[in-house]
Amino acid sequence: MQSEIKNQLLDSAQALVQSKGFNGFSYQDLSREVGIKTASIHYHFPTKSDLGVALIQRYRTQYIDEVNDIATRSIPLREKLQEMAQMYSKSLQNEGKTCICAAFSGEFHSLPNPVQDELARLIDDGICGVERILESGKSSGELPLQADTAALSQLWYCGLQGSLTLARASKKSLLRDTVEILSGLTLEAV
Amino acid sequence: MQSEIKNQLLDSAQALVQSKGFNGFSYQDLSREVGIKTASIHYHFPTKSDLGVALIQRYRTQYIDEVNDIATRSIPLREKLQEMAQMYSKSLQNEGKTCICAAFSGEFHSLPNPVQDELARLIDDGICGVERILESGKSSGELPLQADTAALSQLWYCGLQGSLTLARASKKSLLRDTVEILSGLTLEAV
DNA sequence: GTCTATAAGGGGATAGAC
DNA sequence: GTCTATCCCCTTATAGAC
Repeated sequence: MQSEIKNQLLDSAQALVQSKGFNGFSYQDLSREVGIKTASIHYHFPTKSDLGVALIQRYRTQYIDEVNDIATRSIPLREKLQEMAQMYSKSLQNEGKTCICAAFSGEFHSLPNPVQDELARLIDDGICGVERILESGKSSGELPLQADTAALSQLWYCGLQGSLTLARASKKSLLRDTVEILSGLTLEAV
Repeated sequence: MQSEIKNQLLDSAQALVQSKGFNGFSYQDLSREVGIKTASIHYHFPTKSDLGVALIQRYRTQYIDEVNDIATRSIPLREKLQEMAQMYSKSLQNEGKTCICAAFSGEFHSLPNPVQDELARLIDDGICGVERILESGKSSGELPLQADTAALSQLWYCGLQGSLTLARASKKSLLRDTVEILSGLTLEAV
C-alpha cells in the first residue's frame, strides 16, 4: 500500500494528464489541488519523470483488473464489450477526460525515456485486455474459433482511444458511434 | 500567398507538434530551426495561439486537397483507401510523427480557445474527407448503396488517428494492421 | 514529511532601435 | 522585418530548518 498523500497526488496528476496532457500541468497545479507545497511533492516524486512512471504503472494495474473482471463475468459478449466501452464514456462525460494512454502518446517524443517505456507496456496490456474479452467470446461460442481476435482487439483499442480523444473537440457522439459499429462488426460479420 | 519565413515557421512548428505536441516546443525551438530570433517570430505570429490556429488552417486545406485528389482518381476503391492510409504511414516513418489532429486533441483542455475551435473544424473535415472517398465507391458500384458511409468514415478516421499515434510507443505494425482490417471490413463485409 | 528559501533556467511577450 | 534588451512569471529542482 501507498501513503494517502501519494495517492492523492497521483489522483490529481492523472486527472490533469487526462485533461491537459503531461506537459500541460505543473507541480504548482498539484500543490494547489492537494494542499501541499511543491517542494514536498518532490519528496514523494523526485522528478516529474518519476511521477509519470508511477502514474502509468498504477493506471495499468487498475485497467488490467477491471478488464479481467469484465472478461470473466457471466454475461453475453455484447454486454462485456458495452461495459468496456463504458469505462471510456464515463471518462469522457467526466469533464471531457481522455485516456492517459492517448494523452501521453500524443506528446510521445517530449516524454522522458522511462515514461516512454512505461507507456509502451500500458498500450500492450490495453490491447491484450480487449483480446481477453474477445477470447472469452470464443469459449462461450459467441465468436467463431477462426475469428482474428488479435487484429480485432487492435482495431477496438485504437478506435476507442482515437474516438475518445477526438470526441472532446468534435461531436461527443464520436465515441458512441464508434463503439456501435465496432460491436456490430465484431458480433455479426466476422 | 504567404511570406517564405512564415511558411518556414509553420513547417518547423508543424513538425514539432507532430513530434512533441503543442506544449512540447517553444518559440526558442523555432528560433533555432529557422534561424531567426524569438522576438521576430512574434512579428509573424503575435501569440502562440495565433501560430496554432494558422498551423491547423494550413494543414486542413492541404488535407482537403489531397483527399479530394484521391477521391476523384480513376482507381479502385481499395487503392484509394491505401493511398489515404499512406499519408499516415509516411508520417509515421518520418521520425515517428503523428497527425497534428491527434497531437492537439490529446492536450485539448490546455489549448487556447481559438485553437480548440480550429481543431474541431479539422476533425470534421477529416472525417468528411474519408466519407468522400467511400462515397466515390458507391458511385462506382464498389460499395452497396445502403452502406453506412457516415459511420464507416468515423471508424476509419478514429482508427487511423489512434493507431498512428499509439504506434510510436508500441509496435509500428499497429497502423498497418489497423488499415488492413478496416479495408477488409469495408470492402467485403458491408 | 513538510516547510521556507532559493537557485537556475525557460516560457511567452513587448518596446524601441535599426 | 529583424534585431537587442528586457520584463515578469512559471518551471523543475535542491538545501536545510523544523
